[in-house]
This record gives sequence, C-alpha cells and structure tokens, in this order.
Amino acid sequence: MTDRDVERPRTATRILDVAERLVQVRGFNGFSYADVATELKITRAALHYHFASKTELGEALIERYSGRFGEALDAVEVRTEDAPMRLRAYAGLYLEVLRDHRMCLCGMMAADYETLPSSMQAAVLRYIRENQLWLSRVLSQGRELGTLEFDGAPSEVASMIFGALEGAMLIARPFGDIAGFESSAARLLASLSPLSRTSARSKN
Amino acid sequence: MTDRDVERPRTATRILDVAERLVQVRGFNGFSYADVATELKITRAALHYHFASKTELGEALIERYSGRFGEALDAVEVRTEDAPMRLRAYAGLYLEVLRDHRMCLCGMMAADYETLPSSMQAAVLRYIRENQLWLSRVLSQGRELGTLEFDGAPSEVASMIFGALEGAMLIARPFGDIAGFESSAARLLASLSPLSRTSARSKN
DNA sequence: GTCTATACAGCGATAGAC
DNA sequence: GTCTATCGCTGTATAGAC
Repeated sequence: MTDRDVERPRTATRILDVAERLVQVRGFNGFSYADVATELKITRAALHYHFASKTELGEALIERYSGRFGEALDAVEVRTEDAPMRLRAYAGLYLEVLRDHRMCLCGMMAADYETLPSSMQAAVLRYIRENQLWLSRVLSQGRELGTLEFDGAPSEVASMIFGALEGAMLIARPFGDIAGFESSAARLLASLSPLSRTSARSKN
Repeated sequence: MTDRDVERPRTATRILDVAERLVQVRGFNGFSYADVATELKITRAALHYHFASKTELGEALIERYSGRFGEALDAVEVRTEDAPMRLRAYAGLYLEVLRDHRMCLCGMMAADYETLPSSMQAAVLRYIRENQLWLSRVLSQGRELGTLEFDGAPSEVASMIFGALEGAMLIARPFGDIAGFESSAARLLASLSPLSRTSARSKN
C-alpha cells in the first residue's frame, strides 16, 4: 500500500518507522543511531548496514514520508467531494499526527533546516512545495465552483494555510492541546467559506 | 534598555548574543559550546564560567528573549493607536527576526521541546502563553471598539494568530521567502478586519 | 575572568568475524 | 544481516594555574 514499489527488507522498514517517530518527536539532531538500535534491539553496526549514514537515513525518511503524504492526498480527493471537505480532510491528516504526539516530519526538519545536508534540505523544500501545490489546486477549484471565497492568488492562500497548520501543530504539541489545534484549523478554514462573510455578527 | 535590571558581565551578554542567534538558526541541539567559544575567541572553559551548563545557558536565553519581547510589546502599545495597527506591528516583530534569517527563539525551542530539560520547557510554555495573552487583550479591545471583527473567544483567535505566524516563519525561512511571510501575515490579519467581509468579491 | 589540560560519555562510522 | 570491537571525533563539564 504505502511504499508499494520500494523493495525494502523488513528491518529497514522497522528502522524507518522508529527513526521517523524519533525525528517527529525530537528532531533530526535530537536522536542517534543508538536510540534507534536500542529500541529495535539490534546494534548500531546493523543499522549502518541498512543506512550507511545518517544522511542516507534522513533522505529515506523524507522520501517515504512525502510518498505517503502524497498517497494520503490522493485518497482525500477520492473520498471527498468538494473543496471545503478536502481542506477539512487535509487538516485532519495533521490532527492524526498531532494526536500521536508528533510534529509533521518536514515541519520538524524545516526547523532543523540549517543543520541538514543539502540533499535533505532540497527534499524538505520539495515536500513543502508539493503540499502548497495540492492546496493551490483545491483552492482554485473551490473558488471556481463557488464553494470557497478568497482574494488573491490561490498559491498565496495555500502558503498561508500550510504555514498556519504547521505552526498550529508546533505550538499545540508542547501543551498537548489537541482542541487548540482543532480550533485554529477550523477557524482558518472558516475564513475561506463563502458564508463566513455574513455570519459573524454575534458580539460588538 | 533591554536587560535593564540584570547585572551581567559584558562577556556574558556577548555569549547570550551569539548563542541566541545559533539557537534561532540551528536549534538548541544544533549548536555547541565550541561554536560559541570559537566565535567569541575564548575557550569553552571560559564559557562554563559564565554559564555552568548548557541548561543554564538555555534558561538565560529564554528569560532574556521573553523579557525583550515583553518590552517590544509594551513599545508597540505606546506607539500604536488601535488594534489593527498593533497586530500589524506584532507581525512586524516577527518579520524583523525572519529578515535576520532566524526563527523565533521559542518557536525553535517548541520544535526541540521534547529534548529540553524541564526548566526550559516550562519557560517556553510561559513565553507562548504571554504572547497569546497579549494578543487576546489586543483582540478583545479591538472587538469592543469595532476595529476588529471575529467570532468566538479572543484567546482562540490569539492562539490561531500566534501559531500561524510561527508557522509562516518556519516555512518561509528555508526559502528565504520574506514576501511569502508578509503575504501570509497580511492575509491573516485581514480576516479580522470589519471590512473584510464585504470586500472580497473579485473573482468567482 | 580566562586559560590549559583533561575527564568521560556519546556520537557517526568502519573492519572483519560469523 | 547481524555481531563485536574499535576508531576518531565531538560533546559537555571540571580542576586548577594564572
């Protein structure tokens, strides 16, 4: 399903699973081969057999994560019908990650960006651009069909939404504030609703 | 001016300056005493004289940064007149940091959160809460005076704005995309404008 | 307040046996 | 594919002279 066409030994997959979680929780500079090896009850040397360097491991992590995310986005487009639903589903993907006490892998690596080898930097940028492109497409279609309403370029709104969701995760995670994330995400998407412009007259 | 009532040797201040930048660029786990010492042309041992442990250094960094940020917020309230101006000035503080190719110190530490000693974790949470409190106050006043318009609790909007700005920085920095940050910030604040609900009818 | 020297743990990585 | 053993380096931290 995921990793469908990547031939990979079972162990390599388990390594990626553990390392992925460690990066999402502790950052790329916050975990070591020893951490992964201990958890899998193998030696560091065995780890190096599968991923010769930490850089290679990091590249594989981003590649797999990007691939999975892309698949998840495809799945969203299959199971939803309009742009507002798709945006909600998109935010829902982040919510799942946060519920697992993790940060988005590439959001974490965006924080570590300056310390990463250039191959990993490039992969992080690619991931971000892909997300923003997907969002741009959804936003464009939504506006054409009248299910969304906003000013300016879809790509700018896409950047704003992407950043805002990453930031909402970043801030919610230390507090374990799932509800806070949901509230921020909902508010963000509500501002794109055609109805939002007439609804809010409660106070003031 | 800043650090006004903290008695601190010149060297300690220079250490904090360098370490602060390193944290903002590379993260708390991405720099070492050696990095700071080299840059200041002193030895690591001298560093330990001023800050016995990296934890102490980290605590001092957050404390100073929080204090400065609080002063900057006071200054914003002095030199601005209404809530929209204050929010723009608030976003402007982030912009300055980003222009310096840095991430917000505490945003960076929010990413490193799980790896931090508990004293630093507590300080990071305090910083976030103070920011959100300040924003809540501004938002409340703005709504009362009719210069801002939004649904729900000010604290929720404050969380959303804070997270969104942190996230916009996080994502813009790897690209060096100052304009992207400005665009996101402007869009974010525009959604709180009383006029926003009738302005946007350009396309669709 | 800064230095030299050093302790000691941890890191990423490699060689070579099994 | 995993192991033991080890290398070389860097990390934080400390002792003691100046």
